[in-house]
Amino acid sequence: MTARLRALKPQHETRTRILDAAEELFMQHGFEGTSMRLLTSKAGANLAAVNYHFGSKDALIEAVFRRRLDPMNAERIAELERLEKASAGGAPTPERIIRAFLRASLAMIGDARGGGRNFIRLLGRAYTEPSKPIRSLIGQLYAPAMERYKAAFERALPELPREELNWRMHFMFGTLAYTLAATDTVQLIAGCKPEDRYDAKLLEERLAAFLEAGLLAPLRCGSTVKKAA
Amino acid sequence: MTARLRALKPQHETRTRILDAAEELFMQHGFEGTSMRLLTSKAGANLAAVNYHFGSKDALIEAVFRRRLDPMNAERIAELERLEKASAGGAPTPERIIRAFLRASLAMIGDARGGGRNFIRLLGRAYTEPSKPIRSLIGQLYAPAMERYKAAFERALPELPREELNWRMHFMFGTLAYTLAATDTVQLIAGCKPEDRYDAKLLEERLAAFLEAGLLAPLRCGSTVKKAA
DNA sequence: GTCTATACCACGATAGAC
DNA sequence: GTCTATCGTGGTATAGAC
Repeated sequence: MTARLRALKPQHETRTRILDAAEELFMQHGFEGTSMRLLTSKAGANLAAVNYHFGSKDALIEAVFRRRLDPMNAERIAELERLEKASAGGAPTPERIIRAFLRASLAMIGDARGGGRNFIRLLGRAYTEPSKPIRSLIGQLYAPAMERYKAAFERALPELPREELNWRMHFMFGTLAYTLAATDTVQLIAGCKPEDRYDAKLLEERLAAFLEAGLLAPLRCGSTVKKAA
Repeated sequence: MTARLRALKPQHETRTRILDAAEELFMQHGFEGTSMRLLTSKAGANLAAVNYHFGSKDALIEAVFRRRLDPMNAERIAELERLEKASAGGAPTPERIIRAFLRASLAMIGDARGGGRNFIRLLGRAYTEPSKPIRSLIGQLYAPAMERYKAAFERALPELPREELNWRMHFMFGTLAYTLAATDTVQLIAGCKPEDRYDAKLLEERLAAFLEAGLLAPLRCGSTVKKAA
């Protein structure tokens, strides 16, 4: 089989089976908590297959994130560009920018069968991973989309000091990450109905309202951040 | 030595040394990533000491959380009760309730030498832990304080539907947890100055402004949540 | 009671036969 | 690509020293 033909074939079957199994098990037991023996047996592959296909457990982890996160962020950027074209010259409103960013995550949360929901929760956990390589990988994969959204917010909120915007983006990102990743820690106490958690439309409304308000919160000096037209 | 005399002595030295070492190493390498061999050698104790004093690694993890979280939540409840007494009959404002809740976390963030800052970051990570026992432990330790604060918010915001309040408390909690736990993932991109991150007073202002705005965000139906007197 | 030495089995990684 | 053997290291249990 030539290299060209092989490239046209769907990714090697075992490779994808391993990725699928890894995604699920990493969510259930964490990275360190998932043994390669369990993983490969779930994927119907040999113990040594991971090492053959990915090189190491760490490289497998990276592949799991890249497979979903790269297209996800490309989508986010496309969504933002669509928005900017539509508002012809003027800057899109903060609310629209927020919603554009949320959309990709929420679409994934809705995809339970394809494993998207599982991945989103895995992703949310990755931001606070102890492993430095994993965190910087995530940061690196997010960087291009992040830059674009930061620039969009700067245009939409020219009067908000840059440093304040940095913090508020940090807060917004945290809210999103935690909301999607946290399963039951505080949820049980707060009494959220589990079935609501995956209603993407409702969640978008709730998150967008909260985040927009936080982003536009009055500054301590008394002045209020003005909404862009 | 009688049981009474022993109770008066400071906790066994090795026990505390193990707790201190565990707190630091769990933060640096995660729970699964921290080997008992490294941990005990850092604590200057024998490998078997953990098993003797705590019973297992999981039990050690629990002890690490209990040592800090129990007094922390007691402080939170005391702060809220002080606030409710001070407002004599009327409900405290949402802003004051938020600040009362934040205070304990921010005080710990300020305590770098005593290991408090380290613990807060460890705590923030625990909410998204894969291990179910750890998550439910955290939930359980938080529950009493959470109930009290939820009741306080309900009194302060009688017109906000209960379900909406649940979600907004969830969002608020997420923002706090993530802000304190995430070190550099998105931070590098967002460009926060590291030295600012531990200025407790500044952080309280920023967090309180963001969270209060989010909590009081207008509902989708158009009505705005009214601030309590 | 407090702590140590040591033995036990499971894990991740790898090399080499097939 | 797969399989097996093997190595160093992990958490845990226990017997016995102090």
